[in-house]
Amino acid sequence: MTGTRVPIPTLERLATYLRVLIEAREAGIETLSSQEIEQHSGISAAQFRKDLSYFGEFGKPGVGYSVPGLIACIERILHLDREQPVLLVGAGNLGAALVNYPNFKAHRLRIAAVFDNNYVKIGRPFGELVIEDIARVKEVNAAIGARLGIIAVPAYAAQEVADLLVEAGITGILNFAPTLLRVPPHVHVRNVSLLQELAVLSYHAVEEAACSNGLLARGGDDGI
Amino acid sequence: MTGTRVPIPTLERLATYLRVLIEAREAGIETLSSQEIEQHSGISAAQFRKDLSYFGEFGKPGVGYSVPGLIACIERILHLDREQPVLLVGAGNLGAALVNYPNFKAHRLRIAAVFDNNYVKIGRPFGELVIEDIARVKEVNAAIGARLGIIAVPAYAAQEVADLLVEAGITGILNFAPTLLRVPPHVHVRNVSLLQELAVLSYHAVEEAACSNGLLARGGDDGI
DNA sequence: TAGATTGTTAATCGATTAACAATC
DNA sequence: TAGATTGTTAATCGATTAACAATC
Repeated sequence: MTGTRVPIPTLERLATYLRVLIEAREAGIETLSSQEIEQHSGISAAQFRKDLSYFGEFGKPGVGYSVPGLIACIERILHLDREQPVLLVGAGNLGAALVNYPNFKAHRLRIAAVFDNNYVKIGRPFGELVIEDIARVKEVNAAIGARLGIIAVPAYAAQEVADLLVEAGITGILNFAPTLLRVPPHVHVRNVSLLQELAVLSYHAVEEAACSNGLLARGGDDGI
Repeated sequence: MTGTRVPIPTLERLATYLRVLIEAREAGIETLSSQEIEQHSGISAAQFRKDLSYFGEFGKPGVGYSVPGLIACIERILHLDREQPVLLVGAGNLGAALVNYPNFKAHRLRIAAVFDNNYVKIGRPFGELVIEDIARVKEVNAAIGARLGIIAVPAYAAQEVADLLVEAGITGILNFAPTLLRVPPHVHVRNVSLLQELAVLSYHAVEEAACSNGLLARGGDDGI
C-alpha cells in the first residue's frame, strides 16, 4: 500500500529493522522472514509487514526478504543511501559522546562539524574535527549542506541555537536540551529527554499509591 | 478518574509538566492554568487535564493549579518525591555526559555508582564517583538499593550488563545500546536510540520517492 | 504440487480531541 | 453573581492485531 501518510512509529521501527538487517548481513545471512525479524527486533511479524506495506512490496511469499535488497530499500526510504552530514552544536561531554559514537558510520550518518560559543573551546580539536564558532554556522553549512542538526547545549541556550540552525538550512533537529523549541513548520524536531525516560521508569520501578486533590490522599494508579 | 491503567504517553508527558512547573516555581509563579501549561509545554490543555485525571483531581475550577501543590503530586506519582539512586554502567563518553548532567538534581535523580569492566578504568575517579567493577554490581547495590540502571556500553556487552543489573535488583533499565535486551517480565526497559531519532529526521529532511519491489521503482511516501 | 510466507483487509484496541456540566 | 477553568464524557482519530487470499 502506498500513498497514505506514514505513521511516525512506523518510521521509528524502520530504523530498528535496518539495524537487524545489517547485523544479519554481517552474519552472512541472505534471507529473512518476517517471523525471524520478529525474533531479533522484538517487533511482531505482522507489524513488520504492515510497516513495509506503506512503501511497497519487498518480499517473496513463501521465501521472505532479501537481506541486502531490503537494506537498500530501507536506506533509500530513510535517505540513508548516501552519507548524511550532521551538524553538532555543543562541545561538551554529550557532544564528545556523539562525535565518538561508533554506530553512526554503518548508517551513513556523519557528524560533519562541531560548534560551540565558548571562545576557550573554539579552534580546539574535537575528535577528528575542530570546534567552530556557532556564530559561523550558516557560513560553514553553506559548504556542507547538512539538513540535520543536533543540539547538545544547556536548556537556556537551546532556542537561540535552534534559530541559528534553522537559518543555516537545517530542517531536522535532534534536541537533547529539556526545553520546548519553537521552529518554523517546515522544521522537524525530535526531543531526547533523559528525564522523561527515567521518570517513566521510576513510575514503574515502585508501585504505589498516587496522590489526590492537591494533598496526599488516595487515587490509586494501579487499583490500590 | 482513577483505577484505569495509565497510558505510557501520559507518563512521558507528566515529566514535561513537571519540568514546566519547576520552571514556574523558580520564576515565582504560584498558579498555572491548563492553558498556560499548554503555552510552555506544547501539549494541549485538554491533554494535560486528561492526563492528570488518571491520578485524581488537582486543580480548582476557575482558578487553575497550585504550582507547588502540583509539583508535589507529580513527584509523588513518579516516585521522585525522594531521591532516586541510579546505577550507571559504562564509564565512556556517554557515561561522562550522564554523571555530569546538571538536570538530574532538580528531579531528585542521582547517579549513585558507576561501573565498568575495563581494569584500566576501575578505581579511577569519575565525576564525584569512583569507577567500580561491574562484576561487583550486586554487592554494591545491596548497600545502595537502586531500582534504576542506565546501560551506556557497546551493544555487544549490553545483554550481559542487563543480566547483571537484573540480578542486582534493578527493575527499570534505560538502555542506550542499539540492541534488543531480553529481561524478565517484572523489569521495564526503555531504549534511547540515536540512530532511530536521526533516521526519522532524515526521512523528513528530504522528501522523495521510496523504493518498491526490491528495486528502485515508485511507491511515493508522500503522494509522489 | 504442497508448504511457506507474503501483502492487505477488517476488526480491535487505545489515545487524543472537543465539548460541556460542574464548580470555584 | 458573572467569569473562568476544571474534570469528565462521548466522538474522533489513528495504530495495532489477526486472519486469510494471493503468491512464490
